[in-house]
Amino acid sequence: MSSAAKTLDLLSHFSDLRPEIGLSQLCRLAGRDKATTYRHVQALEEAGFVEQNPVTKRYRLGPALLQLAQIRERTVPRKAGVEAPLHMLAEATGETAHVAVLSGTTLYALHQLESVKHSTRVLIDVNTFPLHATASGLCALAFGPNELVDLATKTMTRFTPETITTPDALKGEIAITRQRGFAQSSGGYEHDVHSMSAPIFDQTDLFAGTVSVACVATRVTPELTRIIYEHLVLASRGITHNWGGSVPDIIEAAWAGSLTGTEALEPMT
Amino acid sequence: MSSAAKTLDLLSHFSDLRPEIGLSQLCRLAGRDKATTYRHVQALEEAGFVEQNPVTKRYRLGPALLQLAQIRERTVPRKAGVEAPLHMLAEATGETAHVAVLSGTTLYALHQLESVKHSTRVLIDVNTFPLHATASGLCALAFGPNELVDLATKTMTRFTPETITTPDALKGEIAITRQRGFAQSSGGYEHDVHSMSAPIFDQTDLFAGTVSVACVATRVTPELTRIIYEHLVLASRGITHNWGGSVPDIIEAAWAGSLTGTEALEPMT
DNA sequence: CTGTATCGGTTCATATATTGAACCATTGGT
DNA sequence: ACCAATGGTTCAATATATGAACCGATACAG
Repeated sequence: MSSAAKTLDLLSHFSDLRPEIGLSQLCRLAGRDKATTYRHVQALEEAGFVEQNPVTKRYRLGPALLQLAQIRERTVPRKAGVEAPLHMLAEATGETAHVAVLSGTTLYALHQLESVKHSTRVLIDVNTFPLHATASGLCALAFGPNELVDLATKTMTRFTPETITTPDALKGEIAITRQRGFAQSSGGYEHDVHSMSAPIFDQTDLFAGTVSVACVATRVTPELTRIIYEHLVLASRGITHNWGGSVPDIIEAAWAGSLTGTEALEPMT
Repeated sequence: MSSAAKTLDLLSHFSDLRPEIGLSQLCRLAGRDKATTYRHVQALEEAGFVEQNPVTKRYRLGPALLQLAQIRERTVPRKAGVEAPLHMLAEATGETAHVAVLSGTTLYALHQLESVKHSTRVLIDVNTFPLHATASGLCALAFGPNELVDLATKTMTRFTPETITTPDALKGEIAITRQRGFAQSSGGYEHDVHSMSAPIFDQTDLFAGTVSVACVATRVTPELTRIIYEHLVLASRGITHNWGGSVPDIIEAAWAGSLTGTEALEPMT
């Protein structure tokens, strides 16, 4: 692992739940020496990626990130055009909806929205989604570049007793996902969470990301599943359109097969 | 310069004008070896800070930045509460308005807005503002932490014939700025640009950033200067309020002294 | 269809920059 | 007055970064 990679890795320990981190705590989180961590965090501070709270001496993310994010969003608009469909999805299902984007071989969380309908809901608190253990990941494996499958079968970490950990089981699940047009994962990453996911496409008409609903598992019924499927279709079509792409016919056909007898069949006009 | 710093430095070459950069071009921009640059860019890609455009093979900023920027903004809200006052400022003055934030000893560009009133306008295309050569920088020196002055007097790069390059001249300018409540710089960084700047304060009631107007120099008149001053006061009060701070009495007094006989004197009620 | 000049990416011996145990100075709690 | 944290620093040992040279692919001109 290069020194640069270690330095960048420090940033991944910041989150909404832990927005400020002291030097010692950061050492523990990163599992590295204090002197090393200090130099790394200094490099980050120098570049404006973190700044030190003058009163607590703890570190927090810095202003340089805002500029870079702005450039990124202007270069590849992704957040724009996600909000509205996601809002509708969360409202219609009463569950947590989220979108992930594929970059290289990694699936990054882009945006999430929690419905206020129930007092219990799923909180998404990850930066990247494991390919073999989440609905989003399965979706990427089923509809994304083929190389992902080879990669995923190599590192199948077990998160829960339900996690798929054999390549054969994974390939079976991918086949089902392709046929159904939706990915589904029940407690494979976190217990009591049932997720369903549909692919999103961009201006190259290639797989670009996923839109998903993460349910509290005890609430899942055939009826809710049907509602989620229908609205996943709408959200995927909407976001795909906003990203300048179009949903491949083969996907629309798969959705149609999974949703016979509902209005969600008709393509958007 | 640490390897990590060199790696992070690569990111600074991306901008709205140059959102995608190939490996060779990045080498030239960074002035470093190709193998080195390649490894650095790989570390960045690994962390999701850049991604490779699959068709052009060129690199662009990655999705991880969006998450981090979101966390930063939730931790320290800065962009929120800048837009509205900046819009009013740009409209009222007909010139380019921008806000910078101080992090450590560096002044970072946060947001800018160009008025559409004139066909010529100033474009802000920097990430960080030099302390000795811009109105924003002078403002930071006059109203920010004292250590900045020592630092600024050590590295007074000449950008134009008008750039202040002697410590004594700088200290004089700082004194005038403190007394006036506004910083002013005419062509010190870019020729034909005349800038005026007022300080912003945050919840600690310490200097947190600047709000500025960058004018096309040929348009500057005493009348326009007065208008800009008045609206800088309003913008500074507004943003300071949105950042949870309050404008120190000493600053309000300085403004009052510079603007006798106008309505901008009255504090916001 | 051959010669040339790019491009992105890779190799390996060299040597330079990174590392971490031990150390300080401060702070806050008991 | 003590102890256990904290953030920050030092320096010898060595792991890690470096860049000249190289490769294969692509694009273009003659």
